[in-house]
Amino acid sequence: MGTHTQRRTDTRQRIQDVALELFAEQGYEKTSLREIAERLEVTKAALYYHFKTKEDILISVFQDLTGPLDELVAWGEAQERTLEFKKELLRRYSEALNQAAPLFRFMQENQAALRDLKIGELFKDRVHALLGVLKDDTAPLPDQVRCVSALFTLHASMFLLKDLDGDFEEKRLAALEVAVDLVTQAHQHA
Amino acid sequence: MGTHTQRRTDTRQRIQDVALELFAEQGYEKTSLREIAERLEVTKAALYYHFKTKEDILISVFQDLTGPLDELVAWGEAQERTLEFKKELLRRYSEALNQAAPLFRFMQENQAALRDLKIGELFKDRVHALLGVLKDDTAPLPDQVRCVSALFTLHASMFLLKDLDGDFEEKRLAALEVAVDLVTQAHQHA
Amino acid sequence: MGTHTQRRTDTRQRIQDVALELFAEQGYEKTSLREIAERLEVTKAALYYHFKTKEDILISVFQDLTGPLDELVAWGEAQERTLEFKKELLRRYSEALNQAAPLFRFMQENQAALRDLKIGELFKDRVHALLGVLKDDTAPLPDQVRCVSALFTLHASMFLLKDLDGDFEEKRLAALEVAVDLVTQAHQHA
Amino acid sequence: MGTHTQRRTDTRQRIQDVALELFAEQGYEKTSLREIAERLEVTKAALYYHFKTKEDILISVFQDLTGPLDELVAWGEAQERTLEFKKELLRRYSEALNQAAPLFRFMQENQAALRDLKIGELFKDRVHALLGVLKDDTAPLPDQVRCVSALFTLHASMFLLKDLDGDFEEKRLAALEVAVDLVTQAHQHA
DNA sequence: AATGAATGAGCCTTCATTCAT
DNA sequence: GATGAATGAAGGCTCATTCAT
Repeated sequence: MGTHTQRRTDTRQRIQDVALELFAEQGYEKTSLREIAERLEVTKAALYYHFKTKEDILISVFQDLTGPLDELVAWGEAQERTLEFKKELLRRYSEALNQAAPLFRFMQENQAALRDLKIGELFKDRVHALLGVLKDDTAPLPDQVRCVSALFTLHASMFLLKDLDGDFEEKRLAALEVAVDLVTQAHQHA
Repeated sequence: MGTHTQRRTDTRQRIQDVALELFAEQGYEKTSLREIAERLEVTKAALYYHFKTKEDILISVFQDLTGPLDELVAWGEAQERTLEFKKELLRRYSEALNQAAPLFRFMQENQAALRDLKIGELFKDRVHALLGVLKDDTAPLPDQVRCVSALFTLHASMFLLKDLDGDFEEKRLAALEVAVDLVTQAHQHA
Repeated sequence: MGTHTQRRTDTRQRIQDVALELFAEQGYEKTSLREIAERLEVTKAALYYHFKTKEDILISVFQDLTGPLDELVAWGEAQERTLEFKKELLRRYSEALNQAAPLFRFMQENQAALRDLKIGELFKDRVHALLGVLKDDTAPLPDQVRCVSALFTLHASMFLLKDLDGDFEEKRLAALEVAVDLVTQAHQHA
Repeated sequence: MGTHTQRRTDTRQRIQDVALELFAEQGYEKTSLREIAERLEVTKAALYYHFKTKEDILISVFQDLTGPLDELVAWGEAQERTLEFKKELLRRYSEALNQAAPLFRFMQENQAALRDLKIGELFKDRVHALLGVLKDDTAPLPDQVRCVSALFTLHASMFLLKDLDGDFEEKRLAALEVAVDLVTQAHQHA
């Protein structure tokens, strides 16, 4: 069983993995296709058999890892904006982030490089949709900021708290707690 | 007198200005010296009269704009960690950021690119020092996260709140309010 | 019977057709096997089942379409060089060209590319043989030029008179008339 | 004297010379910048100091060598279309071609490659302008063809008569004679 | 204080071709 | 009769940097 599917080599997947790893480590611009190819012990041309351009590699990774997030947004937009719901949204978002941590770390750290890589928009769009669900455009500015901050706190927990003591999961939960708190405050002022 | 000295710094300063502008706009890697030179209507070689390398331009900008921050850190480290002091620190930090907004926007968006540019460290060091002053290593994790969040909220206010209504200064103050709040909570739990 | 043989040549023939079309349209060098394969909705590798190299595709097209011309040359060389014969030769040549117009257009426009593609010689050889039949090596230079011109006028009529009014066949006949005229003059001076 | 102008090296000119030589010899597509650079014993990058793209090299050569032709067209368009004038035009055209023989040989042999190299148009435009001066749109088709033929005969004399005996200048004049003849016939029928 | 000329390394991409299946 | 996967070579181009002037 499965032998048939096996026929297709896993090169495509391996390219995506290595690419994400290197992109996250060194940035998109500074990672050359030569590097990716060498790491995989194939030629650069092989990459082009599987992907049309360098950007395409990134896009494919993005699309593969971004599914859960899309679902989350879709789900969120259909819900009533109760406090309990918002908390749940943050919980799920934190988990989704956790799933694709390297990708999000990459997105966060390469905003400049992504600015004109169509994909930049895709990312921004998602975050915006999420924000739209959390915050109330008519609320006082500080409360709106709280919502943005909540989201960023979750992002940051993926890669910015290395210097704090404690293991990764502990820190993720701490960040979630803070985010929930921020959103709660924003919600209650309303 | 003075005209002579004035002349001397003129081009150098213009290089820094244009470089920062372009770096912030397009990212460090994607901005070429050719581009900078063209914008200034001088040759690339002229840049090398004033700076030893591309990175040097960035460093010089950083150092020029970062002075107030260094003073802030120095001042902060000498203070007693009362709540009032921490609030003041945030206030001053927000102002310092405001002064050199494009630089900080750049720093935030080019973390990947900066990773192996000695300067990356410089930036991290400053933020760390500041964090060291604000937070208590022995506090519960969520409270430590609150302090990190506070700082990031201030950073974010420099470039991430474009989509919110309200003018820049309003938003800066809102962010400051949220940051103060976060730090206050962290402080009071202690 | 026959259906089997039919099938066999099918793809091969289609490759030749598409290849000629693209070669004529964009030139030999600028037409890639990928392009040909895509147009046919097969893989590049399939082309290699039918032909050994890219050049082989061109050669095969050439040989398929060039038969009538070879016969013409053979016939011509056996004839006595009367004026009437020469006129007939031009008439037949014009028709032969007409039959394989895209090929000749291609040959005309890709001389440079063909120079080191063994096939270039084949083409030149044919034209030369024809010229040998038409012109007299001992005639005054201008008359020899007339014969060359006659041939080129026929070639040109295949693709260069687009800008003139009139339909294709009309123009072909006009070119034939001019060619006949040129050869007649050359002949009569002798 | 002259020492100052001498400062500017002649590299730019040498690039143009070598490029034209190679383009004419092997065709545009098949000539790589590496080849040009090697022949000149400079690096590829040096070519890019002097020209923005490969096509730019070709364009610059074209523009340098094409001046006399432009003047000819301009002059021609201002003249009355007497037979004597047309003869004179052909004479001058033949000389202009002679001046830039390799370029025209190149143009003739690389039509396919030039088709999408903006420059192709430039060339066609010139020939068309010339044709517009020579031929009468209302004349019988064969006479129009004669004018086209006349021009092509001159072109051909630049590179296609190698196989005929006689030296280059002799052949050029023979071709001119034939061209004059063709145009004369066309003119007199009117 | 700045330029003109050039370099060496490297980049992304495309190509014709091969071969096991 | 054709495909999927891959290769080696090369192509055009850009970049940070150097240095004599």
